[in-house]
Amino acid sequence: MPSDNRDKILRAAFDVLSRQGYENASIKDIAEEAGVAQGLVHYYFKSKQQLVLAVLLEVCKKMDVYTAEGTEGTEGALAAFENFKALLRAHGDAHTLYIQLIGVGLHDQEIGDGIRENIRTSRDKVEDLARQVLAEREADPRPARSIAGAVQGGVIGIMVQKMVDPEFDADGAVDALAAMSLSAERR
Amino acid sequence: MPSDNRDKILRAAFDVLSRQGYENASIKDIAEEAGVAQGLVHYYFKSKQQLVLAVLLEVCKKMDVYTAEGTEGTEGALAAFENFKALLRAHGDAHTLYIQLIGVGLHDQEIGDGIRENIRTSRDKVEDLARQVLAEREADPRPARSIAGAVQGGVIGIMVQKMVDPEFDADGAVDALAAMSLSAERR
Amino acid sequence: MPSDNRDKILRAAFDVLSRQGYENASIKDIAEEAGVAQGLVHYYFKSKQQLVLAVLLEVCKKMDVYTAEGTEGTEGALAAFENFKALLRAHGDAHTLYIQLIGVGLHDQEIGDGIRENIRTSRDKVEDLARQVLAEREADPRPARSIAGAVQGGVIGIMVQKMVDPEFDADGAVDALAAMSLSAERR
Amino acid sequence: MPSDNRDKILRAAFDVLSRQGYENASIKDIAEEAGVAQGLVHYYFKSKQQLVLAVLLEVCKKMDVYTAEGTEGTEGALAAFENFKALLRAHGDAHTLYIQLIGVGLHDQEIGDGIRENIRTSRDKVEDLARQVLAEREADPRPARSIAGAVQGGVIGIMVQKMVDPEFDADGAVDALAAMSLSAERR
DNA sequence: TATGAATGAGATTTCATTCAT
DNA sequence: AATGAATGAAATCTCATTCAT
Repeated sequence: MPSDNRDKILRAAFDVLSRQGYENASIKDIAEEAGVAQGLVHYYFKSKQQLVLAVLLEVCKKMDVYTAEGTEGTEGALAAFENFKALLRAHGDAHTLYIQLIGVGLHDQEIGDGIRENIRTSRDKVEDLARQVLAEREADPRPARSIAGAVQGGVIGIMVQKMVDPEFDADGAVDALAAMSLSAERR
Repeated sequence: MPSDNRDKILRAAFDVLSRQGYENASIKDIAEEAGVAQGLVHYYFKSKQQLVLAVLLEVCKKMDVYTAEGTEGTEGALAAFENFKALLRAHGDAHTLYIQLIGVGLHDQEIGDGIRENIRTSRDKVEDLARQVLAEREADPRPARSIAGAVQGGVIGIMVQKMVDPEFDADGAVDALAAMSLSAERR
Repeated sequence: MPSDNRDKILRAAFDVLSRQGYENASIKDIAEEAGVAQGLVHYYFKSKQQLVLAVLLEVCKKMDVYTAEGTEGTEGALAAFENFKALLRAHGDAHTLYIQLIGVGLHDQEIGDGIRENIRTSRDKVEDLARQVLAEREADPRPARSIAGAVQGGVIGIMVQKMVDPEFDADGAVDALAAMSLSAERR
Repeated sequence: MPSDNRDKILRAAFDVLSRQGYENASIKDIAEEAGVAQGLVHYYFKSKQQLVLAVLLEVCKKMDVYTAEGTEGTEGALAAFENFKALLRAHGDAHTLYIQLIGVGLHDQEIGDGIRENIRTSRDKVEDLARQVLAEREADPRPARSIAGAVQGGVIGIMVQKMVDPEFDADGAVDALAAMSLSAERR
């Protein structure tokens, strides 16, 4: 294995960052969690920023919802909403970190770039689905883009509410979002 | 005049926090921006946390959308969506800070409490509107709560997308959210 | 009453100093305990040092053991030892502070002067008693000074042990000191 | 060589603490005295308290009097008293610091623990000697504990007087303490 | 690759003291 | 006499980063 320790550091960084939060997570903490010397972290990652960036990529991978392959249109959309509900139950730590990094990215160019690209990519996938649904219904395809903005917003916002407030009924909100987004397109 | 400087500090804290971001904003920066001695900041605010908390309260005030008095039901909902679009154009700095503080609040009890309460209060107002709309249409009022979760999610998520990505068409997304939320209730 | 507040401050200073310790006691704490404005402390006492000095004088007054008037010689000595036992039971707070100030006085000229004078005065009184006891017994009066040094040492050291270690049997130690000091002089 | 600098810091801390006093000795001063960066002090010692604690242990080692091996009973006691006189002449700086730390320990749990343990250990050794002396003389061994309290008190108190007052005749006081403690046991 | 000692800058916080009122 | 706002220096501690080995 060429970089056993690199992975250990990456995993440890994810754990420490999501557990302690971005501004309370030090390189020292991460190195300790990984069981390696502090210096090694900077050997694999030029700076803390680069490390966080690498973690962000991992997090984004864990959060892809729209890859229910083999499904399309309304069916695909419903599958995606189901995926999202499952995700919310499973990857609380990843979401916690993701939301933090959104905040950090607002003042950190590189992290901001990463977040922006991830959100755009997701939104594009939503737009595709919307377009398929509209096509199914032979409706005007032009609102697809705006609808994608609203639905992607709902997804992000539901995630936020769930992380901020453990009592929030995320499943109900996702179902409502599904219902309203699929009914809206029926014109 | 009582607490002239207290206000100056509060305003400076808002400016510096939204401009530089939570973890790059030092008490020193804030004191300089306010034009007072560093010690004075701690004279008025026991800790950085307390100062940020006070700023958060101000930010939350600036962000209330649902007080279009005199309007109710569908009309009220539409007014609220219009308010939100106006808000997005006007208070970018407040939103930037708000989103950051959501992230911070995930690992800071007190800030987390503030954010949570704000989100809950907003969502309750959305729920009221939803209930009014459903009543207008003589529809089942039970989904109001879930709808509120989805719509409030949309609001937050659209704000996030707008802050993360200046090119994002927030107005379009809000309109789509309005359309789908108001159509969804027509059963 | 010409200086009601001055006394309040003095008492508050004693309370805060003995409760929190010299280096954790701030002027602010003292002013709050006294219920006056911070500035007033410096109106009555030029500096923190001067305030502590004034407190030290009060403490020293509370700690005088050798004024069992009307008694002399062996009888007076025994009375003084009894007084000391009573003192140890009653004025724990004063002793706590006194011991701290001994330490502080090692690097603070003025407080050091105060402590030194207090210890010398006490030792002189012990020496007088020792001289009386030796005279009673028609013994050589020359060791009186050295005996005073040893007995005064015992007194201080027993106080220290008692304050440091609540389980220390101070009464037993005082009795032993009394016995050995009074037997030593019988030659 | 391992922890070369750790020792330098420890020595520097002792020097600065005993020279300037606990509350005037800053980490910065200590680092400068040691010729290392300020951060290194916290690298080796988690906090100022921990550093002082480590210094205290060193000081306590320097102050052990009762290890005149090979001697016992009256002879051992006399040897210990002689040791103490020598110590008073040699290690003024250690005693200065020790007395300060007694004061500090009254409001600092950990330092207090260190001081308390040291005093108890010393007193136990005195008690052993006292018991030996009483056994030699076939006297009642029960007062040994109280005698130890008084003698240990004398030792501490003489040290205090010596540090507070350079003119104090410590040798005379020790001799008197020796005389009275050894005569007291003859019943 | 890997270690961990070392650095130096900077952050928060505390505090005695001063001063205008 | 009394207030409490204001100052500025200093203290402790944290941390990303570097570097010799």
